[in-house]
Amino acid sequence: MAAAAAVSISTASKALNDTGRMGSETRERVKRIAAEIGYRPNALARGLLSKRSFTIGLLTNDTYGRFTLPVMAGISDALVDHGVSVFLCAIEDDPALAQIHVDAMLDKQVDGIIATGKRLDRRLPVDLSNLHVPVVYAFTEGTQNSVTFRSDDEQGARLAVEWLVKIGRRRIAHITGPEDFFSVRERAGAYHEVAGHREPVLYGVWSESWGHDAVEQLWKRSGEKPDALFCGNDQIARGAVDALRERGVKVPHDVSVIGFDNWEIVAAQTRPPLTTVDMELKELGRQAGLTVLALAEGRPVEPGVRKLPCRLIVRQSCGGEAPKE
Amino acid sequence: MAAAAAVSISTASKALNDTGRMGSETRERVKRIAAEIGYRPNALARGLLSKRSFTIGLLTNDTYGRFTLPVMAGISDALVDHGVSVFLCAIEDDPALAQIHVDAMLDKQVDGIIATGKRLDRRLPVDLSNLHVPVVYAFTEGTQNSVTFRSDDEQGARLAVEWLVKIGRRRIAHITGPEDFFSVRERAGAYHEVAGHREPVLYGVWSESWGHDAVEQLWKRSGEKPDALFCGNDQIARGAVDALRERGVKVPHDVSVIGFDNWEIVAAQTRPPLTTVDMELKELGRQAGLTVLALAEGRPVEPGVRKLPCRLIVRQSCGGEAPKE
DNA sequence: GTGATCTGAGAAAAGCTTTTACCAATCCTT
DNA sequence: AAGGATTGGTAAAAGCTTTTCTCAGATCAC
Repeated sequence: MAAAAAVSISTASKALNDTGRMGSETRERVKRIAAEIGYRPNALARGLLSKRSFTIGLLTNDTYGRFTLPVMAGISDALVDHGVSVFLCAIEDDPALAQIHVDAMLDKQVDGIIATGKRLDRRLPVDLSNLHVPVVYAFTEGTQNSVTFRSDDEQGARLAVEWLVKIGRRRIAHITGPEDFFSVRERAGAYHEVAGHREPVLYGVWSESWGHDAVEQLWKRSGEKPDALFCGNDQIARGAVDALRERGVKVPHDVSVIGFDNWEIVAAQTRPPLTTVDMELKELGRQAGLTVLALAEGRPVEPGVRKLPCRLIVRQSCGGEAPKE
Repeated sequence: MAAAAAVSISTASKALNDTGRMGSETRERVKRIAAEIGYRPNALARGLLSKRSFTIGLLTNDTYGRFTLPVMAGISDALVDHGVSVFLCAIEDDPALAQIHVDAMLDKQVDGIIATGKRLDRRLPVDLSNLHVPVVYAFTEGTQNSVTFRSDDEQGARLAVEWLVKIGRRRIAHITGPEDFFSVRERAGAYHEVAGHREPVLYGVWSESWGHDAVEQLWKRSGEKPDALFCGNDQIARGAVDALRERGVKVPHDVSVIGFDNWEIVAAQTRPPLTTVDMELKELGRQAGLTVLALAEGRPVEPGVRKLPCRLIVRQSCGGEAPKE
């Protein structure tokens, strides 16, 4: 303890926290000695008294980390300056495991919990609605009167389709995931709104092979072929690009392809690299982190769903403009 | 506090911890009431006394989470039963950020730290060698006298090449990453040992396009073509498979291709799905977690580097046998 | 010079749990 | 039936900070 090295005990605390009254030379001396011996206060003892642990929990059921990692990065980025550390708890859609993790976090007096997932329209398999710590939902369905952050998929889809229209495409098809996904319906809705109903929406699964198959279907039909594909995610887009290449259709010359997610490992490695919609998950995480912190500090936060805008990442799969990155 | 609801205060503690002596009916009653009111002891107070926070830190510089996530899953899996929670700290090769995270974790009295990275032969940009908490290294270079867990890349490579030999391939080429990676040299060494020196090793980068280019190079040469490709990772393998398809070379009929990493998103989505080497990172994380726990509890652990065996995941890109999964 | 005001610093309490020490009241032994 | 052992339970200390209270000495006013 710094007190031993220097002079007293409660004086040390006051000196280091710039609180209480004391001679400035005493304060300086204590600070100097504390720095010399590398004294750092025990956060457990501090937390015991202040009721603040400077710790939050991130609960996720996204095994692959596709969505969780960017969100986590944003949270950490926003909170590290405030001295907050983050418990990461991966629950595999297992209610019992989830409960264990939640209990462990509560025991450790987390200041708040952020729940995140891989789907906007599904809940985590654990009830967080009556905890005595604040809970913020990010990229997963929240409860009544909670704060929820999500991407604005409708706006993102509109961004994509408007871009295709802007670069002169007219026969835009939409190949996407399972229709029971809320975000699929939202994106499809925006697609219809902007592109009209000249081309069908092909619902399937979130895989490359579906993208591949969907292109086969489209090109086997008689009549004019699409001159653009708006795909529900980057994997589908990649499968579609591959199928087009195999058919000798040039991307982006003959057909523009646009994806969704900006999953670098898929989007950037596709040939040509995919123009795609980024859901700005890191920013989403940042805002979720700041919000849970605000709630933990008792600052008022209006409940409700906050939609964060998506951003179009222009690469080479659409043509029409030089890539920005 | 449960004491208020029941009878005393220290009695409650002893009742709940099955310690001390007391009437069995008193013990039961306290337990029952504690359960009824949902009492859970404050881990901060407990930790303050016991010097155990039941908390560890995971430090990583792997932004994509390709390696960190499986390791994290293994750690969490192994430690959740012991009531241990994990702080995840993503440091972006930024020494200052790393130090902030380490300090924050030490302040919070973590019982230990696991350092992990994306490369076996690189250190994290922060010195963890003289901390007063145990440190275990997993999939990153450790310090003298530390405990380090890593994959046995040599064994993994041998597994792959031996498999190719077993299914009758003889002209096996090796397309891999940058030669300055230790694991690249190890894998190439094992490749030479098993396959001899009949085909060249092509060093490049860790991307699909390099796999694609390497196949171009190989097939443009005069003379016999390889009948098998052992690739340094799944992305290279995927690029290679794509290039072969474009050339009309049948995989696996004409050429067997084998990858490394078992990165599901790449390996399983390739057509045909890739046979590949899995580094068992989850098991690696599990062992690292148990080891740091042992050290935290003062149990002796022999320092040194532990190589964990890799496992061959058989899919369709090699032929020769029905896939196991 | 004396009472009032300040100032600097230490003492003590609180926060929650576990552990050790302790004290009554039983129980046993002979 | 009395002394010792056992039992059931409480009181208190410790772990580390922060905060509030207190107090001795110095300063100031008149």
